[in-house]
Amino acid sequence: MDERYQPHDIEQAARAFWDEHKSFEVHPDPDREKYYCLAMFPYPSGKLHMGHVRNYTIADVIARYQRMLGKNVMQPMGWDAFGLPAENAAIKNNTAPAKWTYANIEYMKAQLKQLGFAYDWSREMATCQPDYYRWEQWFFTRLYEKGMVYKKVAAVNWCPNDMTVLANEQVINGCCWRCDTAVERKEIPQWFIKITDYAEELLDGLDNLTEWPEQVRTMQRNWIGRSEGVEMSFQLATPVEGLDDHFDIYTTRPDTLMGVTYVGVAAEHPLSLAAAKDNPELADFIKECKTNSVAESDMATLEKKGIDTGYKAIHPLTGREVPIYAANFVLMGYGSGAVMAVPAHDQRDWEFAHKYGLPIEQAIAPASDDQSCDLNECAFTEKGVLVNSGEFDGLSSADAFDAIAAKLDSLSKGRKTINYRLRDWGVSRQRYWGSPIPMFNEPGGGEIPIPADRLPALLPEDVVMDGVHSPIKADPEWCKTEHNGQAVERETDTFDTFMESSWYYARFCSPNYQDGMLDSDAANYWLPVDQYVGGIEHAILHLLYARFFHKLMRDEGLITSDEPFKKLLCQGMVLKDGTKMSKSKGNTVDPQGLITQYGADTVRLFTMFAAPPEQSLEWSDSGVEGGNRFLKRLWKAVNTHLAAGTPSELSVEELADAQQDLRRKTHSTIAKVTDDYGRRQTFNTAIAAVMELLNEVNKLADRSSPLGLAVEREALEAATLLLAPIVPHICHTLWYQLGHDNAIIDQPWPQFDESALKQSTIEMVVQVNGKVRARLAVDADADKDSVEKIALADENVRRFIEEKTVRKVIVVPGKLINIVVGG
RNA sequence: GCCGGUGUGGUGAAAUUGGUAUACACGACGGAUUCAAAAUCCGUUUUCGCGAGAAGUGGCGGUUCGAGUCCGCCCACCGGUACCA
Repeated sequence: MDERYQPHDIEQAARAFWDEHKSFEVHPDPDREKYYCLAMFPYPSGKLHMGHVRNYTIADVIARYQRMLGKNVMQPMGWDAFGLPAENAAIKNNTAPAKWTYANIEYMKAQLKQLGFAYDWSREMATCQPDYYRWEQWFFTRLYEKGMVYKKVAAVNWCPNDMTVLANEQVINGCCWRCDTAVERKEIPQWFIKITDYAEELLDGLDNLTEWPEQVRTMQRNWIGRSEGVEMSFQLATPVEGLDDHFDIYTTRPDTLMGVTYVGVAAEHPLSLAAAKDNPELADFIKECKTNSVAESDMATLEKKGIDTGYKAIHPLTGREVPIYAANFVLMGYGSGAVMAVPAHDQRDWEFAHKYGLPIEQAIAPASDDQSCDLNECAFTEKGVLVNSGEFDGLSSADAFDAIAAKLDSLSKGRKTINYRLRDWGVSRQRYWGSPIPMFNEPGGGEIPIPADRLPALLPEDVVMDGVHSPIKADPEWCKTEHNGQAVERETDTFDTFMESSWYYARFCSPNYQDGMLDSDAANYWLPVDQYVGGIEHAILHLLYARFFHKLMRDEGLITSDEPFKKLLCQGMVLKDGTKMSKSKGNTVDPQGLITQYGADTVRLFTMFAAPPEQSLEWSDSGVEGGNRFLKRLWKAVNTHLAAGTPSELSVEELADAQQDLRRKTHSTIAKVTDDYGRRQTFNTAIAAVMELLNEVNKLADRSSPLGLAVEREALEAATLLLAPIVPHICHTLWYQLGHDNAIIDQPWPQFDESALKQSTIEMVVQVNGKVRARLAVDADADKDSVEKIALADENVRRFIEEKTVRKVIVVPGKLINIVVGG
C-alpha cells in the first residue's frame, strides 16, 4: 500500500473498474426492488458550477447508498439542451446554438465523469435531439386532438426597435437589454395547454406527496390558489355601441357587495378602449399602461393608477349606478379583466378610493367590540357582521356569502364558483433554439397539427444568428411546405423549454425507444422516480409542469402512476457573496481547479460536509483543504493499521474496556450514520460522525494485540463502508486494502450490533431552576427515585438549594434532573 | 406587493420529539518535530470575570419547571413571482 494518499491514481483506477464492469448500467428486473434516483438534469451552459456539483453529489450519495441496501438502482443523466442562453452565446461567439450546446455537453460530460458519479451513461440523451423532441411534438398533437390545447392572444414584452419579443430577463428597468429602447406590451396569438383543467387534481394530489418538503407543497397550493367565490355580472347603465350590455366579475367576498362604490377594468378592456375613442386623457393612460412590464412582481409594486371611463355600471342588487374606472392593476389576461371595488373592506381599493376621491361605504362591522374599525385609517378586511346592507343586515359574513349568492342566482345575475389563481400554460416562444411547435398554418388562418408520419418538425441546426431574430422566422423558405396538396406554412414559434423538462424523467426509462414516446413496460417498472433532487428555485414551475405532464401521459395511457416524483429533496442554493451563483452575475466558482488540485473525493466530501442539503450554502474556498486532510488521515489510519500486524477473530467477550469503548463508538456510528443517510438525509452530520469515529480510532486503538487490531479493523471497515457513497474512489481502494476481494459498491450496508451499544453508566445533568449545577455518573438502569436522591445529595447542588424550598423535581430519564426551588 | 424560506462563536455549521447551546470542521494562537520551511502531531479558542459565577442563538414580548426549538409582533437577507433554467 502506498504510504501517501494519491487521489488521482486511485480515482482513475476506480473509475476504470466501474467502466470496465459497466457497474451502473441497469435493466428492469421484476425480481428486485427498483430505485430510481434522479437529479435535475443540467442546462449545458459551459462548465459545471458548484450548484451542479452539489446537486449531483447529493443524488449520487443517495443512489450509492440505496445500491448498498440491495436495490436495483437507476441513476441516469442527460441534458436540458434547449434554451435562451445558447442563442446569446452563439451570437457572442459567432457560432450556432447547436454547435455551442454540443460542445458544452461534451465538456461538461467529461467533468461529470471526473467526479465519479454512478450514472448509467447508456441512457444519456439531450432534449435538442430530434429523437427526443419528436415525441413531445407528437404528444402536443395528441393533446390538440383531445381539445387540451388552444390558441389565444396574450401579452409579451416587445422591443419596438429590434421588432422582437423579449423574455422578462431581457427587460432591464423597462428597457431592452440590447438597445435600451423602452419595452412595450404586445398582444400576439399563442398556444396554451389547459393546465387549469387539472387544477383540482394537482391541488388534491399534494396531500399524498408526503415525502415532499412541506414548504414546496405549500408553495404549490398557494400557486394554484383555489378560492370559493361568486361570479356576477354588472349591467352597463347605457349601452356602448358594439359591446355587450354587461360584464362579469369574480369576488371571494360577496358579503361586501353592498359596499361596492366603483368597478375597475383593465386598460386593454373593451370598455376602456371604447371610452378612449373620445377621451384623449384615457387614451394616454392606456398608452402608458402599455409600457408596464408583464412580470407579476413589477405589476404588484406598481403605483396604482386609474382614470374614470365615464361609463356607469348598475349594481346587480341595489340598481345603483357606480363609476367604471380603467385601472393599471387590473389584468386583462387574468379572469375577466374587471373587478368590483369595495374600498371599505379591501386595502388596495381603499387606497385607490382615497387617491381619486371615491366614496367609502361600510358594509361589514366587526363581530366583537374589541376590534376597532376606523375607515379613515385603513380598510377593514376582516370578516364580521353585515351593516348598511338592507335585507342582509345582521348576517355574519359566512351566512351573507350564501344569502347574497342565492339572491344573485335567483335573479340570474350570478352564481357560486370555484376559481383558481393558476393560469393556463402558455407554451409558445418566439425564439429559435427550441422544439418547433408542430403545426401548419393555413393561408387563410387556422392551423393543422402535423401528422405523426411527418414528425419531427426538424429544427435546422446549421444556422447563422443575426443577433436579433430567429433564423427560422427570418428564412421564408424554411416555412414553406404543403399539406394534402395545399400550400401551408410551418409554425416558427418554438416550445417553452419547460416542455422538455416536464417528461425527460419518463423518457430515461426507455431513452432509445423508437416506436413511441415511452416504452410503457420500462416506464411502469421504473416510475415513479423514488428520489428527485434539485434546486429549490424549481419548487413551483418545473415541478408543477412535470406533475401536470405526468397526468397527461397517464391519461394518454402511456403510464399508470399518478405522480412523477415520490420523494423530493430540494437542495439550497450555492451562494457567493450572499447571492445566487450564476453566470449572469459573474460570481461562479469553477470546481475544476479544486478537482484538479485535490481530486474528486475531496470536492465531493467538502460539498456534502459544508451544510445540510436543504440549506443554502455560502461558498468559501477555505475548508476544502480540511476535507482533503481528513481523507489523508483516513488513508494513513488504514496504512498504520495494516502495518501493525494481523488481527485475530473479534471475540466480543474478551474485550478490555478501551476496546469495548471503541467498539461501542463503531456501532453507535453505524446507527447514527444510517439514520442520517436514510431518514434525515443530513450528510454533513454523517460525515462528522465518521470523523469522530476516526478520532476515537487514533486515540483508543490498541495495535499491540491481535484482538486490539480486530477491534480497530472493525472500526476502519465501518468507516470505509459508511463513507463509500460520499467518497467512492478512496473507499473502493481502501476496501481492497482491508483484505476484501469484492468491490465495495457490491458490499451490503453495515448493520450495527445492538449489544455493543450497551453502557453500564451514563452521565446525567442536574439543573437547579434550569441552570446546570452538576453532572452525575449514574447506573444506566437506575430508577427515578434513586437518581433524584443522588442529585439532591450532590455537594454543588446543595449549595444552590440550601435555605430554599424544593417545590418540584423533574426527572427526564437518561438525560437530566431539574430541581425547582423557591423562597 | 404576494407566496415560501433563513438568521446560532472570527468562519461553515451541530443540538433529530420543548431537556446539557456551540458536536464536527475551517481559521487563529501556542507548542512539538525540523538546520529551516512545508507536511504532520499535541494543546487553547462564545463573551465578560483572577475566580465562584454571570450573560448569550437577528430584535421586542409571551407560554413553560425548562425555549435555538412553540406562539405574537418587528427587522435583515435569500428563492419564486408564470418568457432565465
